[in-house]
Order: sequence, then C-alpha cells, then structure tokens
Amino acid sequence: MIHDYDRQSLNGDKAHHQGRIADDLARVRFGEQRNPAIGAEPFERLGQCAFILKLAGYECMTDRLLSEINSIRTIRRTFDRGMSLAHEGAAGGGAFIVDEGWTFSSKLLPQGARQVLDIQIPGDIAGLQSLAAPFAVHNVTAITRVEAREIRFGALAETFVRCPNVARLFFRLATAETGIAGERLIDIGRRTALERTAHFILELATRLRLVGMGMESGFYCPMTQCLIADALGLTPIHVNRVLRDLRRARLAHHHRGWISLLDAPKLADLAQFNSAYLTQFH
Amino acid sequence: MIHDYDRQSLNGDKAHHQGRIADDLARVRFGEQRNPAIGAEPFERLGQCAFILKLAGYECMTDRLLSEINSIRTIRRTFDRGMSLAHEGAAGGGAFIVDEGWTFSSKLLPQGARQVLDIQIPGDIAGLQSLAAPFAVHNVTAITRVEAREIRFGALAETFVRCPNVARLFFRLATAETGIAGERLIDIGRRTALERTAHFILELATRLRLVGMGMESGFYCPMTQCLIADALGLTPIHVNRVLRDLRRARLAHHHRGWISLLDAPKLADLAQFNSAYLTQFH
DNA sequence: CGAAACGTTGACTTGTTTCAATAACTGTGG
DNA sequence: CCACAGTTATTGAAACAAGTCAACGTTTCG
Repeated sequence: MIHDYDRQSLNGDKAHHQGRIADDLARVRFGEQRNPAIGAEPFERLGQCAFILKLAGYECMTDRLLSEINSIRTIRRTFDRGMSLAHEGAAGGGAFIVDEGWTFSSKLLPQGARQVLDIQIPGDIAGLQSLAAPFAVHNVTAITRVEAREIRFGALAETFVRCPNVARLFFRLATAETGIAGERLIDIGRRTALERTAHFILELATRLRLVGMGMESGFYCPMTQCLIADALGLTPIHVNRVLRDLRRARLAHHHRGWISLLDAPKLADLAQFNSAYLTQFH
Repeated sequence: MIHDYDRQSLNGDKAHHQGRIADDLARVRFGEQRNPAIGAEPFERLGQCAFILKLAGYECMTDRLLSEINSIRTIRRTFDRGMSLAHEGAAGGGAFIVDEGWTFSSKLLPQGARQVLDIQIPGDIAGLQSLAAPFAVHNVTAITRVEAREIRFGALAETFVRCPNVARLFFRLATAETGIAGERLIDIGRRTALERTAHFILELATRLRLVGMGMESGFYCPMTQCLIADALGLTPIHVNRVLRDLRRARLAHHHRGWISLLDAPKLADLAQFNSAYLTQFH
C-alpha cells in the first residue's frame, strides 16, 4: 500500500536478475506461493480475514468451526504507531488478534536493554502467552497503526466448552508459537549475525505470504534497524553493517520500509532456511 | 539421592557463609521453598507424582480434573541414558510426560551444530510442540535413565471433549513453555555468558524445587558442560571458563553432577533473576 | 587396566560491541 | 514552502567477549 514506487522499481530489477530455475528453487524453499495447507479454496469461502486464513493452515476449517470462532466475543480496538497494547506485569489483560498493521512483543531488562520476542503481522495473535496468565508476561507495542480485536480468556474458555475443536486449534497456535521462538533461539544461539539476519528476513517473507501479503520480490517491512537488532540480539550498528553486506552481496535490500529479496535461493542457502516450522501443519 | 557426600559437605559450608538475612532474601527471590500456588495441600492429596504437582501450579486441582487427567491413556516407557525419545521430522510421535530422569529437546544444524531448546525435568512434558503436529519438530534425548509416559494427541483431544478444563490446562502448559523459551531468548540475546549461565542455574534450581526436588544449597544436575553450552549458545570451552569464574567468585560450584548454590542472592543479582515467569500462575 | 568421554588450561583469532561523529530522512509548525 | 527538531541510518577506529586450535589432566565404565 505504502511505498508503491519502490516496489515497482524493484520488480523491474528482479525480472532481469532471476531466471526460471531460480524462481522454482525459491518456490520450493518457501513452500509454495500461498499457504499450501489450505489448498485452492482460500479467499473465496474464508473471506480475506488474515486470522481465519492463518487458522485454516492449522485445522480443517469446517463451517461449524468457522462460525464458532467468529462468535467468540472480541472488542475491536485501534492503536497508533508506538502505542502499547499490553504491559509486562499488568493484570487482567487479554490477547489481541492483529487484523491490520504490525506489533512486536518484548521484555525489558533492568539496564534498559530490550529483547524482542516475536513480531506479529496480520493474522497473528499478540500476547497469547498472557491470555491464560494472571499478569501480562511481556509488552506488546504497535509498530504501525494497528487494527486489532481484543480477546479475553473467559470468552475463549467458554468456547472451549461448546466446541473442543476450538481448544485444539488454540493449543496448536500456542505450540506453533513455541516453534517460532525455538527457531529464533537457533538464530541467536548458533548462527552468525549475517545468517541470522538472512533467516529472519526469510521468515518474515514466508509468514507474510501465508496470509496473502508480500510477494516474491519482497515485502513491506516497517521495522527500524534498531527493532531488528533487538529481535536478533545484535546492536543496531551491527545490523546496519550486516544489511549493507547483504545489499553488497546482492542478496537482499532494505530501504525505506521495503525489503527486496534480490536472490532468494542464495539467501535461503546462506541462512539454511527451511520453512517447515511455519507451514507443516495438517 | 546420588552424590550425598557432596550435598552434606556443602550444606555445612553454607551454614557458615550465610546469615538469616541472606537466606530470607533468597527465599523472596525464588518465590518460596515449594510451589507457592498450590499452598499447603501438596503431597498428601495429590500424591508425589511430579507432573500432577506441577499442574497444580497452573489450575486449581479439583478431584474431577485430577481423575480426568489420570484417565488419559498413556504408555509407560523407559529410556536409557543417551537414547532418543523423539526424532526431528519423524511422523506420528507423541509427547512424553517425564516421571523420572532428565531429557533435553534440541535441533541440529547442517554443519553439526546443535541448539538445545529446553531441558525437561520430572513433571515436564517433552515434545509438547510435536504433539499436535504431523511431524516431530525437534529431537528429544534422555540425559539420564528416564521413566516416561507417552501421550498421543488423539487421546488428549478426546479428553478435551469430555473435560474442557483439561484443554485449558494444556493450553496453559503450552503458553508457559513459550515463556521459558522467551527467557532463554533473553539469556542468549542480551546477557553475557556469565549472567546467562547464572540465570540458567537459577532457573533449573527453581524448577526443581517446584516439583519438590533440589534444595536451597544446590541440586543434582546430570548435564555435561557440552550440553550446557548447547543450551546457552556458547562453546563448551567457554562454559568451562564461566563455571570456573562462578566458582572463584564463590557464587556457584559445579562438580560431579552436583551444582551447589554458594551465594544465591548474589547469583540472582548477577543474573537479574526473577522467578515470576516460572511461578505466577493462578 | 585401558579406552572413551568429559573437564581444564593457554595462546591466538575473530565477530561483535562500544564510542564517536556525521548524514539522511520524517514529520511538525511557522 | 522551508526550517527545525528528532529519529533513523551510516561509517571508522579501538576495545572486548567469545570462539578456535591444541594439548593435557581427570573421571567413568566396560
């Protein structure tokens, strides 16, 4: 939507640089263009709600299940860029289904350091961990303007009673989140700054495509280098250098809120990226 | 049980080094001796099964809930030290309730590097993430001889239907696991090797006490330095040096499978350890 | 006892951080 | 429309934490 000028110019670039073989490779690496698990029926029946689209990757979306999920009572809320959706330690908060915009969850350390635990894009739930806890376990902050639906554990638990399949689904959502955290753990623990940045970029690209956003050539990414640094356990200065190296190696380009994948197959090779942890659901 | 000689000698040591104030401080830092959430009723009514003891920290253990959980069909299995309970990518495996012994879950990188995602002690579930997935998402390996009960998603989902509170409980277990992963993320991303090792030791000490194992003076820990290294994203050589530094600073001592907490308050200070993410449940 | 696993230490190298300074962009108000 | 302040990005040089390589000591177990 924003930065259309950049998107177009880079599309042009890419057509020159990449042949069909590279394209096919990329497709294999990423698991298909769209969420493969939901097959051919995506937008028509399910609507274009990113959340439902994502859920369809976890469980077979029967009409019953769909209507039960849609009947969970939520409160629609809007947040401006930089606003806080949830505060570490605050009591009684719910989780947020992010419909539009991006958020991040983080924890702060006494000396002022920050660790970003995860990024939420449309279709994700922010604060799932805090949902069943008496206190919010981490902060959630809006990266862009955000349209979200707040969901309370009480309402969810009621639905668990009526429809156990909703319970199954949320159990899966919770475990999938641990999977993403685990991959980030490998990033930070066992990959160099270059590999880990490449891996992070590919993860975002894949997750965005699973909800129908982003394209092969790249994606809109409102994260500052500072935020990327806090997500990857690096300093902003080093992130800058790493991004420069990726640019010089003609692998990826980050400019003005747009990340372009100049050579996805080589990038995936560098990062040892395997999308299985994001796509293998049912 | 093992290494009683060491435990006793170190108890003696500690009585000399620490006064009442330091002891109280340690108690506050750790949240009490035993799981505070389950109050005074622990062993008598619930039996001494570590798993049930742990669950009681998450939800109020009614007799109904207790009997539903105990009626989930499981398969009792024993594994020798070093044996694999689950294999990354293998289809159709379940999760394992660890009754006795320790396990670890890990992922392997192409070049042979390994990242330990989490340690399971008695009462923990190994492979919870893989339970609802079509393929195991990581390896689970026995650190010691292990007594476990294998649990299948089918059997669990049946119980979800009969008793929604079981669904609530497992949802909480899953989100709590993400919490531990998040804390490890901070460890690796934003703490120095010294702080992170100290934090890891305190986390283990706390988790062990929540299921009635380990004591103020220290705990039995069958992890090799190599395994600790893979859990903390360090090299074994560096872990060795860090443990030496902790020993020389008279904070903690790791010797022959026994970790003794020589000065828990100072250690907690160094690691900025706050047990909330392990104890604040209901 | 001997072999294999595990732990320990030193010297050297590398990746990342820190400090410091400057450039580019973003949004706001005059 | 431009000037301004604040944020974000960029670069270089020096300092440091952790990794690598290599050797040797210690424990464990068949």
